This record gives sequence, structure tokens and C-alpha cells, in this order.
Amino acid sequence: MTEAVSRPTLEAVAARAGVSRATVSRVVNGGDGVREPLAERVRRAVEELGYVPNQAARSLVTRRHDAVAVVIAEPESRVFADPFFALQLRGISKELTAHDNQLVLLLTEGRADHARVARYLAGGHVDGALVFSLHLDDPLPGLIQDAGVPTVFGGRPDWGEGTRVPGSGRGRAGADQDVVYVDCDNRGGARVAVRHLLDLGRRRVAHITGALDQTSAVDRLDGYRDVVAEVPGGCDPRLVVESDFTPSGGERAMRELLARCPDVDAVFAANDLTALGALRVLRESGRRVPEDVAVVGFDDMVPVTEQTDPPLTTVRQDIEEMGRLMARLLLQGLADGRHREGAPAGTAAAPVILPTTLIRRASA
Amino acid sequence: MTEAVSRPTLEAVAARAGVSRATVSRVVNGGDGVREPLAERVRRAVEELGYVPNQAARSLVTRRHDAVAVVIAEPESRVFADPFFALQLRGISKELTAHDNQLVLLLTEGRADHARVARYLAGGHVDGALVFSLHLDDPLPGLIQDAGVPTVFGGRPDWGEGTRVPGSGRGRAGADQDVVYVDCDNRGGARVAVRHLLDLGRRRVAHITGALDQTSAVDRLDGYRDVVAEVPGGCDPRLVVESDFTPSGGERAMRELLARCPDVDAVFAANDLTALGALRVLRESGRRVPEDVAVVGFDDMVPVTEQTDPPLTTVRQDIEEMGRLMARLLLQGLADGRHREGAPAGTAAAPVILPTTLIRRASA
DNA sequence: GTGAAAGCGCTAACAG
DNA sequence: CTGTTAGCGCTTTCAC
Repeated sequence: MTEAVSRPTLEAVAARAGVSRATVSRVVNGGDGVREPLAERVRRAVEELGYVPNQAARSLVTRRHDAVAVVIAEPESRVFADPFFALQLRGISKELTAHDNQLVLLLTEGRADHARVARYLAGGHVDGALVFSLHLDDPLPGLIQDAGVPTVFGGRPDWGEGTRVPGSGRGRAGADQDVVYVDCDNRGGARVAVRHLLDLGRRRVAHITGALDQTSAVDRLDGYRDVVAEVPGGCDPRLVVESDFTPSGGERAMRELLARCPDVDAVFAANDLTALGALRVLRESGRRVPEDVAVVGFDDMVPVTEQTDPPLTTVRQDIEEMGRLMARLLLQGLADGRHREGAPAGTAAAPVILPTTLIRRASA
Repeated sequence: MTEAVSRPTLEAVAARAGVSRATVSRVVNGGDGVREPLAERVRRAVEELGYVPNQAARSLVTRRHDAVAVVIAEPESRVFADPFFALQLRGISKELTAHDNQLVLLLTEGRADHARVARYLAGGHVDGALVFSLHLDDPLPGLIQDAGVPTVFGGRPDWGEGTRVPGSGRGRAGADQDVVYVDCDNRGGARVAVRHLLDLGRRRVAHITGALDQTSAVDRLDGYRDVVAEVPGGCDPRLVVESDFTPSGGERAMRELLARCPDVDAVFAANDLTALGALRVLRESGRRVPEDVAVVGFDDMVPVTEQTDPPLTTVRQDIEEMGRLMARLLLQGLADGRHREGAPAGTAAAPVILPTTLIRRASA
């Protein structure tokens, strides 16, 4: 492992170019207000010396870091089951990079880490945060809001929809209103999926839910209910089985479902992985898909959906785009905040819901 | 999005505690050399004011950042196919967190990003780097070595084993020697897998390789060859099919294999995902596993191996531990480097190879 | 053991 | 348009 060497400073560049530090600083930061011959001399000096600005020194005076924290809570759970977070990270990374911002990754597991993250964010090491808080009742979103760091959430946080009692919990009552988050239209997507099954002539449409401590699972369940409620007799509570977004959970749920309602003729699974498990059990049980039972998933994880037998009809969401959008929203908010310093921060403080599309393959 | 507020400084704490800034600084940084009553007063002041040190100011003088970059090249490829990187990241994150270091994530896609990453690392924003460079001939490792940042690689880089012509390429000839990397024993693991198949009495043992532009795939292939070479007639080149670590690649390869050698009675797949595809094709073709064809994978991605039919026998590597170890190695190197500043950096500059273990399930 | 003072490298007024 | 100057908040000799 090689040792780091001391790098040239602004001073050195200034000396070499025969100008003042201020001039070099101007050139380095965009160069407006410096006449061309001089600017060129400076640029050459920078080049020759291999000068790179010292970010610490810069942050000290500008109070900016050009860095954003990405907080992912509870990685044990879902992060590693499917490439969901990897895709979001990629979208985030691209957008941040395009705006010369750095990505500081904070992975947490449990309460102990919450304090650490809160302290870090409150410590003003980053300009903002992108937070994935999957679970209902997760204290993290609250802690982070309290840290006073501009934040965009990934997925609707538990208390976003006005369900929270005003003034409850933490002290900053009312601040909860301007929660910015990016999510896909879970409820709408679920509706489309179920409607599709009904349009296929299915009358016993079941739903295998996701982990119901996550808003996405709740929203998809709501969407399912919206549609089956319209059908007379379609709304049989035994047709809803709770599961957890995993293939083995999908298997268990499907078995349960077949036991309860052998006449089920369609399944809307909360995600593709769940559908995968369900398909397996259906095959085992001798049911044909889609002839006997039609199946629709959610997510459109291509490596999964195209590999199933039969290929899976599913509701597509653009995960990478969600990540990109989260970053864009945050950066934009930061830029706005800088322009009109004391202004009410209410402007773009609204959630963004991305559309979903039904991808028809062979399973329904 | 809430605005950040100005935070208390050392000065403020000093004033409140009725001491000098220097004293507060001492207490905050471990507190040796400060008498107890005073120290306690300072701690209380810190607490009351919610003081958090300004990392930028601190870095400016200490030239340390307590931050490490994690560079992951070409995320399109494998990162999102399996949870490999997610697990490594988790191990890395845990170790860094335990030592109060931050994780700066750098995702790259192609040459354009290489320059950016090199510049960032050379810019001295982080104390060190953990680099995953999967592909042979990737210029990134070289660039990073040139940046002069202490680095630990994940997986053996292309030019680690003395295969490189000394002094070729970049200017810092000889510096290539002290490459530190962490890898699992790919070759040894492959040997064990193949030996196991032979011990089972199989005589036509095939290998579906990984993407051969990655050292892990090459090493596993070498391990396979080591063992089959011992068996008379076992070394039939038609038994080796090149693939790419993906399920669909595994399918294609398995089909090819059955066409070439219908008498194949065992398959060592370069990873579990490949094995998954192979199993699918074997089932289609009417072969029973393991009766007709035994199958062994590599990685032991539990969500995969336990879900296959039959459950997959595989070579286990501890991916999270690899990540943890990379971080530990780097941090240790940094600490050592600080203690004996000018000393030759040769000490722990050796690769670490983690052992693998064969996990017997039903497929072989 | 504690405080005073000198910067770390940079930006941002303010003069000129 | 360019240079001078005064810090940003912290650590770290060096006196006391």
C-alpha cells in the first residue's frame, strides 16, 4: 500500500502562474471574471502541477460538501434478496456523479446504528440525505427529520399521508408535512394487475401480499381490494394470504391458498419473487399456468420474470429511475435552498409517484 | 426539506465550560492529559450544546478523513445479477463503522468514469480505497495504484501473480509488487468440488466456466483442470464449456454440453446461478439429478442453493467476511503507515486468501 | 496540566 | 479585473 504524498496548494499554483491565490481560486471555480490570457496561464499551472483542490479546506469556508448520504436501513431483509437497492443505488450514483456530488453510504442494522446515523447526519458532514426506510414504525425517518438535514425518502414513509397525529412523538410538529419521497404507483399498479386478471375472465382472484410492515405491500394490497370490491363475490377474505416478498414465502402462501380455496383461478403476487414461489407450488400441484391459474407479479425484475416457466406477466416499475429522481430532487432542493436562503422551504416539497406499466407475458 | 442550522463550535463549548479550546479539543479526542474534574465539565458542555466536531476543519489540519472509498467497476455486469456485492458491502460497512470510518461509494461504468475516479482518489478526499476490479485488462487498478492511495483489492487483480512484465505500462515500476487483495481460494475450492464428483464415481465430469475475463472464473477453471488431469481420460476438452456466471448462460452451456457429450455424468458449475440454469436444462432433457448427472455449484448463495430442485451441493465462500477483511486490512495498513511514517510499506502487503468449504446437499 | 497562538488550504468580501 | 485580507473550526506545538 503506497503512501500518499503532499499535494500542491492554491498558493503553489498562484506562484507558478504569477498571480494571486484569489485569481487561481476564481479560475478553478468556473473562471468568470478573469481575463483570458491570465486564466489560461492559471490553467496551465494547474495542469503542470496536477493541482486538485482540497475539499476539506473548501468545505470549511463554503459550508458545503458536495456529498450526499444514502441511508439504507436493515440490509439483512430485502437488500440482498433482490437487486432492488443495487438498481436504486445505480440511479442515484449516476445522478450524483453528473452533478459532482459524492455518495456516502450508510448501512444500518437496528437501533444502535440509528443513533450513529442521526449523529452523522446532524454533524453536517453531508449536504443532504436519501433515505430508504422500509418498515412501518421505523424511528429512523423521524430521527433524520430531527437532524435537520434536507432529505428525500425512497418509498412512502409510514407517516407521510397525514395518518400521523399532529404533534405526536418528536417535538417538531408540523415539520412532518413537507416530506419529500419518491415511490412508484403501487396502488395503481396493483389495480391494473387485478383488473387485467378480471378482464381475462377470472373470478376467484387471490392476492399474496408482501411484508405488510412495508408501505409498498400495504399499498398493493389496497389496490387489489379497490378492484375486487367492484366484483360481486370477488371479495373473499380467504383469497388474501399474507407473505413476505420472498420466493419461499410465496410457496408457503400459495400452498395455504390452495388449501383454503382450491377453486382459485388467478393470483396477483406482491412481487416477482413471490410469484416465482407461487408458480413452483402451482406446478407441483398439477395446475397449469395460465390455463388453470393465471399469475401476475410486480417489479419486473427481468432476470426473474424472463426465466420463469411460463414467463411472468408483471407490473413494471423503473427502479433505477426512482433512484435517479430521488437524487435529482434532493440536489434541486439544495440548489434552491441556497438561492433564496431564508425563504419558506415549501416549494418542491411534494412526493413524486412514478407510473407503472403492465408487461404481458405468458403467465396471465 | 428542512434547512440546516449552524452548529456549535469548539469555541462555544470552551466558553461554556470555562476552559480553552485546546482543552476541549483534548477531551473530545480521547481526553488524555486532562484532569478529571475539568474533563467532566467539558463533557457536560459538549452534551448540553450537542456539539459535533466539524470534520472539514479537522481534516484540514490532520490530513485525515476517516473515510474510505469503495470502487465498484462496471455495475451493469454482475453486481445486480446476484447479491455478491451487496454482501461484500455489508461486510465492509460493518468493519468501517466499527472504526468510525465513512464509506464513499464510487460506481463506475466505462472509461469516462475511470478518469473521474482516479481524480477523486488522487484528490486526497479519502484515506484509502477498496477496489473491485473484476475484469482482466481493466485499466482501473493501474490508475488507482498511480493515484498513490493505499488500496486493497477485492478479488485477485489481473496482474497480481507476477504475470506482468516488470516495469511495463505505467511509470511506477516495482510498485506493482505490493498489491494487497482479498480473495477466496477459487482454485482450491474448484479442486474440492471436482474431487468430490470423482469420489462419487463420476468419470465424465464437465465444467461450465464463469466469464473468463474474470480471475475468479479462470482460477476455478484451473482448479477443475488440476483434478481432472489426474484421471485417465477425464480430461476431455469438450467437457469444458465457456459461460458467464448467469442462469441463462448456464442453460445455454448445459444444452451445448448435452449435445457434445450426452454421456456427461457430472457438472461443476462456476457459480450457483450457472448451476441453476444447468439444472433447468437437465430436467428438461429428462436427466435425473443426481442419479444421472451430479451437479456442484460455487458461492453458496443460500437463497439460490436451498431453493433449487434438488437442493444444490456447492462450494461455500464467506463473502461478507471477505468484505470485512478488506476493510480491516486497509484500516490496519493506514494505522501502521501513520505510526512509522517513512518506513518501508512492505509489512502486511500480502494477499489474503480465504478458505472455501464444500456444502453437501442433494445434487451431488 | 492548561492556555495562547500559529496555521491547515481555501473562499469571499473589499479595495484598488 | 485583480490582489489583499480576514477568517472558516480545528489541532498542535510551545510556553507557562
